[in-house]
Amino acid sequence: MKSANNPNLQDIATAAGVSTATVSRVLNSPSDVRPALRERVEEQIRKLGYVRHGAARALASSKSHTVGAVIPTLESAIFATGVNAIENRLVRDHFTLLLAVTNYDLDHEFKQVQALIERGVDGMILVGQDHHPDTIRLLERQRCPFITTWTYSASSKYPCVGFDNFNASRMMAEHMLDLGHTRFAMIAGITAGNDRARERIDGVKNALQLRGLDLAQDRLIEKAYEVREGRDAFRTLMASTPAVRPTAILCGNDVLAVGAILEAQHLGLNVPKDVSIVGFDDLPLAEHLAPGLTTVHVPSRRMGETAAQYILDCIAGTLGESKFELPTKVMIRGSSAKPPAP
Amino acid sequence: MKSANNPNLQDIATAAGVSTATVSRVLNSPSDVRPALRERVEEQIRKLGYVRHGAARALASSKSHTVGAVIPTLESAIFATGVNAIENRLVRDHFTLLLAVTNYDLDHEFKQVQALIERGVDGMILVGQDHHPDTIRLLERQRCPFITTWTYSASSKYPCVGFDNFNASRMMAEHMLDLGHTRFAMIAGITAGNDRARERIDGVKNALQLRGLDLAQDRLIEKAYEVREGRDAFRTLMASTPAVRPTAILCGNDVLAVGAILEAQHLGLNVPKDVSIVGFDDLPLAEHLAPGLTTVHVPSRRMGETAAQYILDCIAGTLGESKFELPTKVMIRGSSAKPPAP
DNA sequence: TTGTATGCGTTATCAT
DNA sequence: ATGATAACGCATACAA
Repeated sequence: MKSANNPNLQDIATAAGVSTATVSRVLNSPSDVRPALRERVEEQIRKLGYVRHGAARALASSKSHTVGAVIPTLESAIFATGVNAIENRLVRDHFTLLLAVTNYDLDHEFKQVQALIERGVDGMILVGQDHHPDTIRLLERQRCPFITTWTYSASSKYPCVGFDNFNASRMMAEHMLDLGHTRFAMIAGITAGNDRARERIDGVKNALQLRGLDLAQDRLIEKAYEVREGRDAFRTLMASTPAVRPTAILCGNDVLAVGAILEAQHLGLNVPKDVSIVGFDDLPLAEHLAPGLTTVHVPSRRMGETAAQYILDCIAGTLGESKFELPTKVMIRGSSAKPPAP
Repeated sequence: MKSANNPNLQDIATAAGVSTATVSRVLNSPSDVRPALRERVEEQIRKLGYVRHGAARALASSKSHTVGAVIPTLESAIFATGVNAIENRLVRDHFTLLLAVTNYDLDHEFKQVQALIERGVDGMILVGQDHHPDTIRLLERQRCPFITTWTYSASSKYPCVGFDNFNASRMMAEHMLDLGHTRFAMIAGITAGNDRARERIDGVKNALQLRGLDLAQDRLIEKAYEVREGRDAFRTLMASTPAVRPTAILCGNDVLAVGAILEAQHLGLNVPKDVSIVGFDDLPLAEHLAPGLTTVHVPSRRMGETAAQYILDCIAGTLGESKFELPTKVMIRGSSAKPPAP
């Protein structure tokens, strides 16, 4: 049973004629051991094909060299990009990523966070500020460093890296108001358990209110993150007579916006002549569409990098800032223009 | 130092007036312990906020309840979807996913696999059949169950779930040949460290050869997985006079194909009247484009599910098949048609 | 610089 | 059904 298994520290120690402590040192602080010995040990490590036993290391040192990320879904390109960035940053420091998905369910998020904590992650990255109270309680009780992403507010109680969804969305709406639009509609993402989607809606409503306009109930449609859904919503919104239907369609994300643009094409409507359509996220595709999609650029990659960096800093004990506001920008492209003359 | 920390089995045992063994049992095989006792223990578990210590569990049981996935990148929607499916399947069995990214570098892949093994994963999911020999050697030496995805071949030496890229690509090319095309070009994905991209090229070449055609050197362009790259390649291919330029553009993936279609639009070319464009992957976007993108449907989700299921079966010791060929299908849509009359 | 010895929190074996 | 206890493989405080 033992001989069949993989070598452990003891085996290496014996083979090299040293103590386990020495082997441990050449593995973890090589400079502490005399070159001659070190080489002898390293040779045995190679020869016997030794691989570290993470569980034992974690148990003895209470460090797993592992970070958890809990995101709504990977089906969303922005989260996929963010996670990719997190992984790339972590691997540079020889940390490994544990990934869990919530499907926008805050109860499930709690379970996932608990599962990752049980796996011993040294830190955790979450999305948004909307969480089950137990989630935060658990994290704090376990003294597990964590940071929230994709949202930023100066008054946040937790470390966070992101941007102000409300404000960015408001600016997008203002851009459309400045172009002269007065009849607005919004195709928003699903708001349940999603503070980003909610804030984007609120931003639009706020901008309209300040100009004495509002978003009628039937001009706000919540749709799942799919091109098909964007198309359906757009068709619904365009069903009324040209004299009263919206001239500006604000979408909660680019996938819905792409759906809207494509449906416009299918309906024979000209964008932006007949109707302006804008999105949010700035997917790689956005700039290449014809017309180009006016949207809000979201720094997914930098958010991932920054979040990972912050957690690594926490773990290393080199703590600095704990709130990072990243810049967003309204990318003005061909899909938005002045409303058609009445 | 101890009091500040979280409770462990011993603490629960003491509080409930039982032994650690009993607590362990109510956690792992509740039916083995009398209901009265069980409840007393469970109450303390709740009250003290006990959370299991994964490292200690893994050390004692040599099971981490963890599976690793090593993929080229998450920036590719198909891999993101696949990983999402893997996670969804794993979580149902209370397994956690360790995710590592290779950036299409087989040396880096080896390091990532080693890192995951050191973290004690109970199984591993890889992409493609192209691997550093050490990668496979390590996996086998550690008796770590693994499966390769995204490719299938009956003669594969390893467990695999996927489809025959060569064949699917060949069928796509044959469809275009059947439509009457004779002047072909291909915008392929980068082939370095990517057997899928290579097989897709070979499939096209093979189909052409069988009809006495070939793919001239300057009609095969390798491009990175980006819309921009697809656009550039398409422009290059269309640079010759209409009389000799290709009438059928075969793309190694949908992202490149979307780039090609959009560039055609920008150039004022009609797809498919002036030129046919086809892709590979069947991204959600493909069917919604105007014209719809003719492409090969790839079952990313089912691949992820199947791979995860296979690994879970290995771990549970309930072994069945180890090779899974999944169906692909040529999705014929508006972007492909007969070549223009000469 | 190197070795010795202890403990990390579980699981699992063996008694009872 | 329950308890006592020996591993599990390593890091680390301490001794030399």
